[in-house]
Parts: sequence; C-alpha cells; structure tokens
Amino acid sequence: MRIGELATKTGVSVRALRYYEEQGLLASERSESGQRHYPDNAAGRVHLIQQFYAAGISSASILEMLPCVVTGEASPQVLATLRGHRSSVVRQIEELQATLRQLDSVIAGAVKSHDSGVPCPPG
Amino acid sequence: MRIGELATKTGVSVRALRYYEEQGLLASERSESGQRHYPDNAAGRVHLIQQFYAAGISSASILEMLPCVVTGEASPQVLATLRGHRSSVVRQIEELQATLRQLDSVIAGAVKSHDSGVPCPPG
DNA sequence: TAGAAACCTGACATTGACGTCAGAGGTAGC
DNA sequence: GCTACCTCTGACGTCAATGTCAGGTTTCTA
Repeated sequence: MRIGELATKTGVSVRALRYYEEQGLLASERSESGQRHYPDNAAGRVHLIQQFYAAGISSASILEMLPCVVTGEASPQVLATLRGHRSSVVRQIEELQATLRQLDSVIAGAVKSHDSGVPCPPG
Repeated sequence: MRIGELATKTGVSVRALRYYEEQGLLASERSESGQRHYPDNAAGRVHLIQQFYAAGISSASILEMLPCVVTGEASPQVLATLRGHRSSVVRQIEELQATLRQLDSVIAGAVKSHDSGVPCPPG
C-alpha cells in the first residue's frame, strides 16, 4: 500500500510516517518513480512504534530495540536497555495510578459537594 | 523557605519552580527585596503539579483543576475536565500495560535465546 | 487526456517545559 | 565589611515529534 493508505489505516499522519522512515524505524520499498510502498504488516509496526513513543521512549532507543522485538532476541546491551525501559514503564504506571486515585477522590468529593449545592470555583 | 531549598527538597529545578509560578500554579510570598518565600506545604503542591504533568496534562488544565483538588469541590465544567483527564489517564495506563507485556515477552525471549547462545543483533 | 488527488523532497515553524546565560542585587558566615 | 553563595528578571536556546508550506512529479478517474 502507499503512504496515504497506511496513514488512514493507522491514524498516523503522512508526515509522521516519513519521519519514522527518516529515523530508521519504518522501512519502505520504493516504486520506479520514488513513491513509498508498504507491506501489510507495516500497520502493526506503526502501532508498535506509537506504543513505545507513548511510553516516553525516544526514536534512538526504539531503533535499538525494534529488531529484537521483531526477532525476539537481544544482545546483553540491548537487554539492559529493555530492562531499563521496563522499569521506567512500571514507574509510569504506578504514578498514573496515583494520579487516577487523586482524580477519583476529587471527582467523588466534587460530585458530593455539587449535590449539596457548593460548587467550586464559586460563581 | 526560599526557592533553592524548595528545589532541593522536591528535586525540581529552580527554573521549573519559577515557571510554575509564571503559569499560576504555585504562589509565593515576596520578601522586601523581592525574593520568593514558600510555606511548608509548597512541596506537596509541587509534587501534585509534577504528577499531573506526568499524566500529560497541560499547565492550563492543571490551573483549572488545582483549586478544586485543594478544596475538593468543582463546578460542572471543571468536573467534565476532570472526567476527561480521568479517562485519558485510564487509557494511558492500559497502553503502558500493553507496552509492559510487550517488553516482558521480548525480555523473556531474549533471555532464553541468550541462554542458547543466539544473541541479537548478531555481532 | 485533462484535471484532481496523492506523492515527492526540502526546509522552516510549532509546542511546552524547561536549560542556560547575563548582569545586577540580596544574604549569611567569618 | 569581605566573600561566597543565593536570588532576581529577562531573554534566547533546546529538544523531539510533528505541522505546514513551496514547488514539482506521479497516479487515478472521468
């Protein structure tokens, strides 16, 4: 498929896909005229990249890990990187769960005070 | 306490604390000469701000929510904002958990293949 | 075979939470 | 009162993942 189709299929912009290629994260075959063509599994790859970005992992680190994610194998150095990111992800989850509890308690309190007619901010 | 002490106490840079004030997130009293002075509970406030930033919430949104987090009350509009952020946080947690599973499976596979002497990348 | 729509490269713009530097004034221990 | 360190404002720099625009080529559709 061409880049536009991959973009709509994944919900990622064309610009972003070109950027991924620039970073070495997403390969493409080129037609005679230079247009990019992607295999069907490219969408999965894009989702994987997005997932890592969402975890705050940089392009360079993703580049390091990607082949190992695909093949399921890793050198000791890459394994260390993977474990580092793993613990970072665990920390992030814990922080977000704390944030969630915080938000829940505020929401619960707010709903109650709204029931009793005491909104905030006043006005 | 002055800004430097608050910075070391919270692990947040002096620059960041000034930025929080600039955004209206963190108040301070000023001495005769213009230096900032913070009450003891400022550290807790800073941690709260950091927590929200970590959840991908913008300064403007934090500014909207903060008084309600403190007082435990919220107007209907703010309540909607809170709920929006809540579901965003839930999504983030789910995504991170998926990422965690992904990393774990790669790590498990990598450890196994390393045991059997097949590292990746080769070399 | 037009003409629209998609694609190309290249390059500058954006956003947000800070980093960093300059130049000047404040504060605390000796 | 000297010295070292802290703080002030203001302003420009940074970083990373895009947005956006220009100017040109390719591909699809009527």
